[in-house]
Amino acid sequence: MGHDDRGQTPRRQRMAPEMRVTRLLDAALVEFSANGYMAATVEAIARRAGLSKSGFYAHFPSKEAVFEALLGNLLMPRFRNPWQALEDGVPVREVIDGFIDNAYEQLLSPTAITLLKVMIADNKRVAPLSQRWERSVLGPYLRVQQDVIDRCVARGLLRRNPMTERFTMAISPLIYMAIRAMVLENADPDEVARHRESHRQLLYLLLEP
Amino acid sequence: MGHDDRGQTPRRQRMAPEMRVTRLLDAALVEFSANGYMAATVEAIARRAGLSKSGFYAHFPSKEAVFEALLGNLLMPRFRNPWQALEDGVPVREVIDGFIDNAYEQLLSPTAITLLKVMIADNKRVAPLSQRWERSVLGPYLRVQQDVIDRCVARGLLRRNPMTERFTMAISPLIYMAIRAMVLENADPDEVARHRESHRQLLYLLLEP
Amino acid sequence: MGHDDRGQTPRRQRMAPEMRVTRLLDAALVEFSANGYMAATVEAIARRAGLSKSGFYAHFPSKEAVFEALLGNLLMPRFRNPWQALEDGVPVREVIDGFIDNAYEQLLSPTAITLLKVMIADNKRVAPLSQRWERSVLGPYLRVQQDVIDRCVARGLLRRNPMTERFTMAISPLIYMAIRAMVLENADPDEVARHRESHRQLLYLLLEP
Amino acid sequence: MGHDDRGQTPRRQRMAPEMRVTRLLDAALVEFSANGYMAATVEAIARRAGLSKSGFYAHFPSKEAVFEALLGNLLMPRFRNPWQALEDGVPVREVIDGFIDNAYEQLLSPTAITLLKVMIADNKRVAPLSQRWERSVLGPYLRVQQDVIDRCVARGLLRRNPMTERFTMAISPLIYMAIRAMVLENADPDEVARHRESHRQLLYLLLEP
DNA sequence: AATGAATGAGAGTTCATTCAT
DNA sequence: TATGAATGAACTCTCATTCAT
Repeated sequence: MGHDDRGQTPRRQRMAPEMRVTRLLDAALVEFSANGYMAATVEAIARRAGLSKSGFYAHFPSKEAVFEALLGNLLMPRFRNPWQALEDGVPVREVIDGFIDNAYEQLLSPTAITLLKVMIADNKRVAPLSQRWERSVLGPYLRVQQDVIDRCVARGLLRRNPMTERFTMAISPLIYMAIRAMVLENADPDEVARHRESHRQLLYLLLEP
Repeated sequence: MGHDDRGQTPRRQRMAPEMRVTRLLDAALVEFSANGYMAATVEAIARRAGLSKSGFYAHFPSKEAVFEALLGNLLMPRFRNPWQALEDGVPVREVIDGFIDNAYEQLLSPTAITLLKVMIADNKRVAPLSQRWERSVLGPYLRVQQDVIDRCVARGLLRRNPMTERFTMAISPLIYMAIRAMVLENADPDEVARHRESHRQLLYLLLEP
Repeated sequence: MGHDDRGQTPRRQRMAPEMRVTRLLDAALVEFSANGYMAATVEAIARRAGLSKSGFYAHFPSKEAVFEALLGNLLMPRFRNPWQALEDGVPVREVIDGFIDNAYEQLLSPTAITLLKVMIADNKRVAPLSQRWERSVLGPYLRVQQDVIDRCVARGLLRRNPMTERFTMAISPLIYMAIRAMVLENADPDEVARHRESHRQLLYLLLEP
Repeated sequence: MGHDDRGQTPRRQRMAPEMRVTRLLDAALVEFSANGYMAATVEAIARRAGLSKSGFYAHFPSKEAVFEALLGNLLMPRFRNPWQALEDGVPVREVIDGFIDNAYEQLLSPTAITLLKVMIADNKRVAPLSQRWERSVLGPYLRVQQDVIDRCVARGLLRRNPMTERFTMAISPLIYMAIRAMVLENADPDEVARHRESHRQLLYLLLEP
């Protein structure tokens, strides 16, 4: 009967599959991070990606599946290891500055905060993934970093003290801020900046030989 | 036929209301912390407290209500401020030891971990409560602590450095461990112990005048 | 341990059983009429009668049971048949006046309205009872009344016309008001009074020989 | 094993939305009228409309919503005002006949009976709607009707008497029957027919000049 | 006779998922 | 590929009813 097209309904939008998947993953990140896995609905994710609920199922077989895809993506980032530069003769202060700036930017980014939040909130579900991630990504990374630090200490490029002995200590003030951000949501940027400066100063104090 | 009756279901266990409420709160803590508010079911909470689903509603008017009761309870803890002892002449090492021991025990306790988890996972829901908590409990506590530290520094009882200047830095390694515990669930106790020792040493190094 | 008696809880009120039953029936009438059988709760009925929910069950075996007891009570009223007086020589106007006054008072009373409401609303449940009631109370009553009227017509005490031929017509304006009251709840009393006068005049007109 | 498959459950009957909504409204009318709002279940309504419980929610957001939609529909009928014809010279008897036939057919129709029942049974819920309906539909209609009657009386087309003075009296015998139908459910059609004839005769008697 | 704690059977509603188009 | 209608399972919450005291 030729119903006419003065469409108030947004016409079926065709789109390249990868594009769609990307949009769905983005949408999923937003929805999951808002209130965790359970509270996020397929409908909301789909709508946010400009799709109908059933459109979602054309790209992912289940809610669980987006979740895993999402985490798989997020947990695969390249960490940089700025301390290596020390061995190339870059002065300590400079390396510390680079480290602080990069780390705060990375870890306090919405994406990272969200990721952490999801890993904590939906622990049970994430557990296997995060175990794997810890074993194959974070753990090795930290070990490599510790090795570099140890070598630098041996060479007299860094001071020997409890912090260089167990270098994860060096990041912990940042973690503290991340938690604050997660729990309090609207962190005061000035507070963050001051904290960061203190952190930097502390590293100067403890690392410079 | 003839399965034995050694009552596996002791039907209708009556109980004093306070007792039940306590058990319900305990159960709720467990269930909420496992996967957050959404994933916890009233049925599960009730069963864990030895009650039927509807029995639950004899003690709390809604799921939301237990949640709030629970958080209200948990967020009302007495913090100790061990640094005050410094002004009474207790030696720094001793105070640090007390601080480290107490703090690790408190913050890595299942209850605290669970609380933090819930605050992160159910942020949206907890937000008002945790704002209030931050403003009226944690914030003041931290300020008082900083004041004490400042006085000690002024009197030469502690060293002046970025850590004493911004004393939250001093706890951050612990927070780091807490997060690890939340994300990785089954933390290696040895790892924790070693971390704690390094933390202690770091405080010795940075605080002793 | 002798918990003290500064009782804020209303102490267990003992009461003569019939008294209790009466109060429960009254309470039930109120609750049922508010929103029908389904919406009335045993708790509400009991509370209104100054009893706990379980106290209710000491007097009635079930919700259904109060309902039936209630209807049984209400459906057993003595109707008066004022027309009989005509045969004793009381003048028509006087009888009409008595009829109108009595009927309006009775049928527009809260109890009667409520009863009708319940009979309509909970039809399915009431059906058997109201069938019985119709067969053994209302029907015979109306037949007797019609007989009296017929005799009066034969004797020239009343006019012969469609209304005396089928005397239920004579009450129908009242029924109309009852319905209005049920549907509109807050009927304007003046409106009722005017309607009643018209009704009276109509009877004068149609009945006086 | 081997139960035959002559599909007694034609799973997943798809249907045009309007069609479904219509069927749902019909089903809702039946269910609500059987025992009122409270006793009607969404499941029953849905099943009667050939749908699963959750299918219902694809078309109405809540039980309340069907109820309102239903009433909105039912309360919007076109009343005819047959008396107007008198002014055009149609003879009184003819108009009365038309009125009686039409009114009995309309008001004693299952739909109307049901509607009235619901309005009485679920008074609380319907109140706002029926107030509005009374104010904007029924009230004006009755006023217009009374005006027409008054004009006819003035012109000598109808007699002046308590019935023409307050014309709602003229419908009340019908209301009486409606109530009977509601309370007694299975009315005897002969009884209705006889009542209707008496009603007609009464109008002849009282209206013809 | 009376209570409050406890229960089971639903009710309304939501949601991940499937199917027909 | 995309949709909207449809479904079943689960969830929160209510309520008539029972039981221990």
